[in-house]
Order: sequence, then C-alpha cells, then structure tokens
Amino acid sequence: MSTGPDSEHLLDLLKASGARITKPRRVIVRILAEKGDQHPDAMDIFRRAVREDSRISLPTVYRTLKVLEEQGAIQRHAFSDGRSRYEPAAGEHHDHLIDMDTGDVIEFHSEKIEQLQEEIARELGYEIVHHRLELYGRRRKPQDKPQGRR
Amino acid sequence: MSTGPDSEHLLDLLKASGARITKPRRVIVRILAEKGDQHPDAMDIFRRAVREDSRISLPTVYRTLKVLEEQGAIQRHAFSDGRSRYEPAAGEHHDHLIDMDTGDVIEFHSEKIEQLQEEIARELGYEIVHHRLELYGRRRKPQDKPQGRR
DNA sequence: GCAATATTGAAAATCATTATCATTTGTTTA
DNA sequence: TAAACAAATGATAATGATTTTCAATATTGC
Repeated sequence: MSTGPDSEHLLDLLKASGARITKPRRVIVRILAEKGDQHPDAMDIFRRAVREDSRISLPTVYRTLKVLEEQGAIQRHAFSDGRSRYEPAAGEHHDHLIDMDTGDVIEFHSEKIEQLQEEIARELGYEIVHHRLELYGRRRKPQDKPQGRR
Repeated sequence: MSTGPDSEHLLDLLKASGARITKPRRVIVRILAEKGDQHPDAMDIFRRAVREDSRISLPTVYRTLKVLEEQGAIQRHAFSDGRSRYEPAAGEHHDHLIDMDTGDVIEFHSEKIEQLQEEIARELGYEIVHHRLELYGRRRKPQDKPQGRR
C-alpha cells in the first residue's frame, strides 16, 4: 500500500544496470512510482523524499534521476518554465497539453500526428530519434469546473 | 545592405510600444534581422553585437530580447539544450526539426498537424494558445552531404 | 537645449543543475 | 560474518544561463 505500482520494477532496472540499491534510491523510486502529482520536478521530489528520510540531499535526487533516465526508466521533460519535470517512462508514448492557468499537465496521444511527423522528417531527409509536442492552452468557456493546483 | 530585411519593422514595433530607440537596441535589432545563422542564443547575439559596439553588455541583450518578445516581435524557443534561442517572429508559424549531430535547425510547417492539434485540444476541453513541436533527428544514410555548423 | 525618465553597464544575485571530495554504505568474497 | 573495495552519499562549492540592483548616461517631448 505504501510501495507504488511499479516501484519494484524501477529498482530492478537499477539493479540490472549494475547500480546499487541504496536507501535514498529506494525512497526516490517509491516517490516516482506513486500515483498522484505526476510530472514532479527535482525539488518536488526532494521535498517529498525528505519527509521520508530527512538525510536525503538534493544532489542525490538529481543523481538518481539521471541514472534512472539513462536506464530509460523515467523520462525528463523540459517544458518552457525553466526546470525539468520527470515521469516514469510509460509504455506508451504520449505528448502533453499544459493548462496555462493551473499548470496541470494532460497527456494525450495521436497516432496520426506521429505518422505525419515521420513523413515530414523523411521528406526532409531525416530520421526522427525523438520529438516533443506540447500544447499550451486554456479551458474553453471558463465556467465553474473547480479543479487545478498551484 | 548592412541593415537587414525588416530591421526597420522591428524598430517600429519597439517605438510603437513606447520604448526608446537606443544605440544598443539598433545594433541588436539589426543582428536579429540579419540573414544567416538563424536561431541564435543570447550569447551569440551578444558576441556579434560587441563586434559592432564594444560597449554593449550581456544584460542589455537579454533586456532587449525580452522587450522584443513581449512585443511579439521575436519568438523565444527553449530547445532541450539549456539556453534559449531567438528568431524574428515569422509571419507564418512553423515548427522545428533539430539535427542532433550538427545542431542545425530546420523549419517546417504542416497544416494537417496544426489541425489535428486543435482537434485534440478541443476534445479535451481546451483552446490552444500556442504550441511547441520539435523533432529531433539524424540524417538518413549519413553520406557526403557536406553541411552543418559547430 | 533641458528636464523627466527610460535605458545602460558593471557587478552582484538567482535558479536550476552539476562537480568535488572526504566519509559512509552496499556488495562481494574469503 | 567480517574484511575489502568500489560505488554512492552529503556538504559544499562551482557552473551556466538569466535577472536584478543601482548609479551614471542617453532619449524624447517640449
């Protein structure tokens, strides 16, 4: 109940890469696997980690995130607000719609768009390695719909 | 011949917003309007500006870029390499394909993709204010094709 | 030309992220 | 299980991009 869905899976990935399973890493991985506040930045993760073990340091959070990213276990996103945000690498690729008023991040996926991208790149003589598609928008008809963070 | 294509236009936009036309701004705007090395970052611009007037400072470059951006005269792009790159706001919107080997930036536009984006946002209950689509890729069949900077 | 005020340059401050390095800890092996 | 060694940690300093502060300077309206 405390250990998130694929917390174990993330640890396995770490172990498989020859990394050691340390206490700080256990905590950080558990946080990443948690449901709720998706797309946290390093500071978010650090703050939550400290609640579980006050000795954990920010550099360790960054280091662990880097290792996990290199392992392909998580993905780093650089939205246009300066800092990086992280999320467990979903099996399915998806893009993001950012709510400009609340900061909420909504995920979506469009096979059509993916295909069009491939097509365009091919025409230009390129092979896509990865891409980034972010929509920045506002709720239509700003009514009641109470929701949002920040 | 020295003054770029729409250098005047940029100055007009500045003036219209109540900003003063200073020497440093003239230089910076001229550089932005220049053909060639598109998508320069602040440091690129600063280096070129210093060649024209050694007294210009980096903060002034940043300040001027910010004013121009607020005026909608130029656009700031935050690719995933840390620093921001700028380009004169083209009449036509376009997206970017970044060559991962050379750093070259290629512009493209796909009305189909734009429409799909609108569609997706609408379905999610949103109205797109702006978006960002970047393809990161490599040349297919790395042959001769001699080109590229860096 | 002159005053009022925006803009500048120099230097310091921020912010996110990374590097350094001595100390601690995980893992392996005897 | 303990010793041994490398990997990981925390504290702290460093980095790089961008922003702020503030006194000095330059623009613009009159």
